[in-house]
Formats: sequence, C-alpha cells, structure tokens
Amino acid sequence: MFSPELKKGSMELLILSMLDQAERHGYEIGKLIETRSRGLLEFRISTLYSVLYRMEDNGWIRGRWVEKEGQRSRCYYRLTAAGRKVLKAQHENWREFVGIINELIGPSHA
Amino acid sequence: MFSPELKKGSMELLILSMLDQAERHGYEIGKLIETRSRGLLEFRISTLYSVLYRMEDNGWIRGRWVEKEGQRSRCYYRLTAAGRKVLKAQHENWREFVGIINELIGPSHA
DNA sequence: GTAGATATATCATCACGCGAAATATCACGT
DNA sequence: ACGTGATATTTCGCGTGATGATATATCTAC
Repeated sequence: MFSPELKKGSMELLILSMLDQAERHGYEIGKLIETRSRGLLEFRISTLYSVLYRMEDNGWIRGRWVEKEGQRSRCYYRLTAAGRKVLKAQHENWREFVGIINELIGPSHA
Repeated sequence: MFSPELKKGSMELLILSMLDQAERHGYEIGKLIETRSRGLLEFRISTLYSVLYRMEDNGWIRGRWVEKEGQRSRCYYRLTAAGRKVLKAQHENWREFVGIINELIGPSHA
C-alpha cells in the first residue's frame, strides 16, 4: 500500500503509542495496527519483533513473560519512564515533520 | 533534527514537488528545501543527487545541461509526464499515510 | 591568493525493514 | 485421529537507500 520507505520511521512511534494505552505483547500490537488502520498499514511481524527488541535494548520498553494455562507464553511489553519521554518527543517530532513536509509540497492540485 | 528514517520516503515527493513548479538543478533544490523549511529539514547533497539519478533512471524527470558564460555547468531537471503522475500518486499517498498514522497514534497529551 | 559559496559526481558503509523458515500451542471441523 | 489455520515468538540473510567522505571545478569577495 504505502512505499516501504514511508513506513520506516513511523514504526517506533506507532509501537510506543500502542504501549502507552496498555501492556501488550508483540503479536497483539501487529494485529492492532492492522485492524485499526483497516488493513492499510501492515508491518511484517518479523519487523515488529526486531523493533521491540531494539527498543527494549534502548530501555524504552520492558518485557514481562506471562505463562497462562492452555496458552503459549507471551511477552507483554510496557513503556518505561524513558520510553514515555521518547514517545512524547517522537510525537512532537512527527507533527512538526508532517507540518514542514506539507508546507513544502503544497496543496495537491487534483 | 528529524530521525533519518522519518526522512526516507519523503525525499522523492519533496523533489518532485520542487520540480513541479519550475525547472531546477540539484544544488538549487537542496538550498530550496533548506531555506523553505527554515533549516529544519536538511538532506545531504549526496543523497539529493543519488535520488535525482534514480528518478531520471525511472523516467520521472529529465535533465538538461546548461552552460552559461562564467558559470559552472548545471543540469536542470524537469518533470516528465510519468513524473507528474508519480507526483500526484505520491502526494495522495502521503496524505493518506499521515491520516492513518495520526489516527493510530492519537492526539498528543502534552 | 585564499577562503567560502556554488555545483556535480562517486563510492563504501550502515541501519533497518523484509522475506523465509523454524518452533510451539490452541481451536475447529471432519 | 488428523489436518488446517490462527495465535505467538525467534532468528538470519538480503536488499534498499540515506549518509559521509572525498574529489573536482568555477565564481565572488576580502
């Protein structure tokens, strides 16, 4: 749907936003992005996990393994204090970026 | 200023937009992006040229060498018919993409 | 005469999303 | 009992493309 390059850079912001609302596991985040965007935005599940691992290394999120009866083990991630700061910064960053690009490309002349 | 990943994917749209208004050469496009974004958005000049070459290979733009007295030779690029279509498509694509991301990340809670 | 802006070109490097494959459990239909 | 598909995580090689460094050349201004 969207150019692969366009999706890059929004991945972290997207994941951080998902985790701002609730503790979630990887697969859940993937499905959430897919359904909430009505199938228009779909990140590969492998990408999702690699970003999660990277963000955990960065100390933005922390995973917690949960084993429930009759369920495959899941790793639930939540934002750390640092992650919350990064989310805020990336959110503002995104808005400013979009503003500038929109300014530069002007209105579409359909 | 902005994450390098965020800039990826907006480069082509940006250049195509610049060339929609007038025939321009590479260095000029770079300066234009820099000044119009008040220095916030700055693409490497090397990146700019590599994107220009790629877009010319794709047939989206066409370069024309101009040699003026007392000036270094410049290559002026203009949009082709195909490039105009790509610009329109990428423009719509950008707007839709931004809409979806904004929907997913929600309003900032500053 | 040299420093800095203008202007283009090339190439190695690196980050990162992607595709593919492996592993494991549960639900459902037959 | 068996297969299929959804759920769930992991790993790794690949390809794309922005970046940084470097080279070259001309003009202006001090």
